[in-house]
Amino acid sequence: MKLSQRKMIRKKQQILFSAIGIVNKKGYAGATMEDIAAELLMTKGSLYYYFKNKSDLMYQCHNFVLSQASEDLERILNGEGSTKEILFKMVATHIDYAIEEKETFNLIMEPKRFFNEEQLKLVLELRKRYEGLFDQIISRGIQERIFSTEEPTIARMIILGAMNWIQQWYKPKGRLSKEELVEIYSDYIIKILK
Amino acid sequence: MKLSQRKMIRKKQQILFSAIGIVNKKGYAGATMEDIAAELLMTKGSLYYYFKNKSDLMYQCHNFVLSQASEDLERILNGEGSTKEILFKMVATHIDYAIEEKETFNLIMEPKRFFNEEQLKLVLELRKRYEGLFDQIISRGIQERIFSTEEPTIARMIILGAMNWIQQWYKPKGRLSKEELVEIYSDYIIKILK
Amino acid sequence: MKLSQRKMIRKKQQILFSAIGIVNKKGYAGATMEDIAAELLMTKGSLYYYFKNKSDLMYQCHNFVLSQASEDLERILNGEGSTKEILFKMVATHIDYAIEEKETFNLIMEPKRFFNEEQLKLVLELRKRYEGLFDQIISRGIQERIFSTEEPTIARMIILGAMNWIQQWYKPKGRLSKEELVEIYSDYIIKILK
Amino acid sequence: MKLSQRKMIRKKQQILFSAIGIVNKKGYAGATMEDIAAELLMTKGSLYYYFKNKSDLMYQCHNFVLSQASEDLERILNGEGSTKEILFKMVATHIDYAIEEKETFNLIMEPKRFFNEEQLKLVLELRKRYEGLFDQIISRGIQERIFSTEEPTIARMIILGAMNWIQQWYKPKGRLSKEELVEIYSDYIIKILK
DNA sequence: GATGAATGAGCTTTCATTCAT
DNA sequence: TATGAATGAAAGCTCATTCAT
Repeated sequence: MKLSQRKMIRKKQQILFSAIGIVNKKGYAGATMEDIAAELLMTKGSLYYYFKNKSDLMYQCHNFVLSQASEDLERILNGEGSTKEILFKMVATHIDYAIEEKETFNLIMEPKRFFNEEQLKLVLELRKRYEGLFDQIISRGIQERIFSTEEPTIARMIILGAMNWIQQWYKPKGRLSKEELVEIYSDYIIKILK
Repeated sequence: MKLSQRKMIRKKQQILFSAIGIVNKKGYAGATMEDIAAELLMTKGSLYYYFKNKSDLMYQCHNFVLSQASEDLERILNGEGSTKEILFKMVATHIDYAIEEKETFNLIMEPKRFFNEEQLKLVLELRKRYEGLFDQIISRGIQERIFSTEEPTIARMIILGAMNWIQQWYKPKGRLSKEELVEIYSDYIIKILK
Repeated sequence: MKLSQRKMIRKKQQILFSAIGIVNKKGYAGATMEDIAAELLMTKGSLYYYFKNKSDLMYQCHNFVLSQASEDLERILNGEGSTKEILFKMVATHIDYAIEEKETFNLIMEPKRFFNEEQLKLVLELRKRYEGLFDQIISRGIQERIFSTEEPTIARMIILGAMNWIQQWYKPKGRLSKEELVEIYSDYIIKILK
Repeated sequence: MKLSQRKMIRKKQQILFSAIGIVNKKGYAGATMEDIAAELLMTKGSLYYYFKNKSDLMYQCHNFVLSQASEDLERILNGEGSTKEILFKMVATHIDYAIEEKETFNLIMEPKRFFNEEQLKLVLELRKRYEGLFDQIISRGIQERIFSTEEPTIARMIILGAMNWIQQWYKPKGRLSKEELVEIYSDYIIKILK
């Protein structure tokens, strides 16, 4: 790979990071190309050298965060530890993303409103992959007779919903630290799966 | 109250209903004053006779739906039935609102982005009141020794999160009917509180 | 028809006239919404109250001029006079439009570049109708044995091309007045059709 | 001339050819520097090493094609054959350019819009030279008493206009081949000059 | 010579908001 | 009360042009 290509990629990532930050603050619609460029001391126009249009940039933001989270989970899933321990780690990771990457990670927003058909297809695939990782650990638990749940898919949805909801009320300086939170959530999640 | 005032109120409500419909379809940002007016065969300009600005209208939409939901829950809470039966009814009601009034009811969106300080204060109060109703039934269950949960507030958040999440994946023509869904969710919720 | 509608139509026409003027000076691509609005002491934004977008406005400009020219020709065609006299009048009218309404009337520009499919269909129909009027007078002449031309369609194209070309070199203060020009052109056109 | 200069010239011509191709497809305004560079696997920036700016490049495109056409006509004019035969050949050549080099050759567009004063002067001179070639053959015909036309300049304009117009309707797969077309046109042109 | 990268002016378009009538 | 009309700020996007390397 040529130097220039590497530079290109690095710059793209810089922009992505900047954009992710802005989007997490202002949401997809609220983030303007100007905002994003300004943080990097660039001009609007320059962004278009790296990304086809806003939709493309937004898509890649979501993509990036979600892919990264998926990789993290996969690493955990394929790593050491008992099923329960792995589930704990996955919960911790998910909650972390949900809190720290709020909007970009946001699995809540309606993607149809922001993405075009092609992008949408990939986004939905990515999400499926991500959710599938939770399905895997759940079914592993069922096989090991640790969990016994009749509707594993619904259970997973309940669990994800519960975790995503945290970003609505979580405040860094609240009564509970993130670690305590994860602890408590994990316990409840085990209850759901029992 | 004078006739003209009553007329005013009725008209306001008409607009509110129209707006709620539009917002549920297009989201807060996506709904334009034009859209809302068009559905009532009015003109944009007229809306400003009834509402100070878009923010005000949006606020009142959210307000209206949330208040109504609160009233519904209060009626259930103060009505007949065992604690479990009441919880079931509350769950059914909440899920119904979450599905049918999607965006307007949406407790997900960040209110800071749309509402000004004054509005925000009231919105947050309203939400507190709403959440409080779930807290009440939970604590009633604890007193009756039906539920035993160490972190009732967190439990409530988990429950609400799980329920709100439904709107992300629920499709009217899916495998499960709304009634079956409520049934399953209720069972899981009991598990959480046990 | 209501007063407001009539006002709307009148304003639309005002804008159309202004736009036609600008387009005739700067061409379709060169005319900006700002230019057009400025001439009427309006703002860009206001134009969008009357026309969906620039393409729509441009289309209606071309449409308007071409329709008017067609009507003029039809009136002449259905009016009094010998075939030759009518042809003379038609030539005079066409040349007048070609010179005075240059760009807007322009049958030269490639419409595919400016108009969308739907508009294009109508534009091409309109043009066909316009050209058809010349075909009619030619075939009338052939029936009357005044003209004898083996390829009447090609003859018509030659005639139209010759006339449209005038706008490339005509200058109001040139050696020949518009009237003299028409005279000379008519004679040559007769030669072509003989 | 140094090697580097010759290289320069060759490269310039390559760009010119590429540009001519693009312009013939998209028109003067529609052709972007990017488009032109892309076809040569160059970058936008590089074009500026060879041409001062877009206007300059466009000018040289037009220039090049027109000069070439002029040379072709001059060769014909100074070559063998009767006046009529020469005229036929000139007509064939012109029609060929008009069809194949459409936009670049296009004498239709208003040069004032694209070219600066200096360029304009040269363009107009070039055109004059080109038109003059037709004037020459016409006046030769008049001297030979083959043609008899009172307004030879106007006749020439009519003839050129008629020929340029072909590009508006000509389709390679139409009823008539280019050769048949030339035949028919030549006959009509003789009529005009008689 | 060539390029990658950046710029900035200029364009179209949207939309909440205002206000005379 | 209601509306038609206008406004202006702000957004997304394009592209000729520049320039350090």
